[in-house]
Amino acid sequence: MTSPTFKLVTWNVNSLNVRLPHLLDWLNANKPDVVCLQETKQEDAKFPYAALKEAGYNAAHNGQKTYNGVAILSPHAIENVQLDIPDFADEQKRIISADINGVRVVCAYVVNGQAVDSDKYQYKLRWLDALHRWLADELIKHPKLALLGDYNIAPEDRDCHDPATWQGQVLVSEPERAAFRKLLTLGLHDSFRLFNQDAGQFTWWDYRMAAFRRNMGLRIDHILVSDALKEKCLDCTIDVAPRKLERPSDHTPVVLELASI
DNA sequence: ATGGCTTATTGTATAAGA
Repeated sequence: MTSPTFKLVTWNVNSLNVRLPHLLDWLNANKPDVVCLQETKQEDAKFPYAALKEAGYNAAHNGQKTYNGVAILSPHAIENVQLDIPDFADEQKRIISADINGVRVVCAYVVNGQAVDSDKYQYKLRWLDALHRWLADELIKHPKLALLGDYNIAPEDRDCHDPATWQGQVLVSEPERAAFRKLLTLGLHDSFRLFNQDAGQFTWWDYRMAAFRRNMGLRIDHILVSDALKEKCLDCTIDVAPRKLERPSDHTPVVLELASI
């Protein structure tokens, strides 16, 4: 008999409308306690609350038409839901937070940035700065905090299949990596790297060029945990199984297992 | 060859993703 654990997941589903069957199958097979979704790409009115409830999951969603959209799912009570980053004017729906079993769960879809010479890249850096400033306060209020999401940053060269080709490009550029490291200085920890030091461990693969089959990917989806949660971490793994299905998301789930909290 | 594939859009080509 194993002791009960608390399982948190992040998954960019790249359209929840298309990926709902994969999500429901995955929930049934894995029974996670918290799931953070990114790129739901739908308005709240179209969010599949009923199908998720039937599968045993409560949900809170911060969505919009066509782009972005984030959600938190749990079989437990989802309390004190907050949308967006307070005091940061942003039309794009990229943040939702809630308390679940005493853990402050922050679900984030970080700006992609498109290209380092673009306005979208400047927006990405501003957005990451706003996230950092807000989380500094949140960590004081909520010592047990986890920041799960699609960061759109590969933190180190070992998180990139071809660092030479990617050098200086969006998703790996030094200012983005500096913004990631600045989050860590708040007392957050990259839970995957608590357990695995290997290169070639990826969470996203381009749909083109048979990139998944050739493992040409990036590790850009992360679960950061506060000091108080770090000591509870039992394992963090990337589940590549959903990426092998027909019509998959280009991202695959990252799973953090905590000792019972 | 700066492409390839996938998703959404009051579509039939374009924008965006990463």
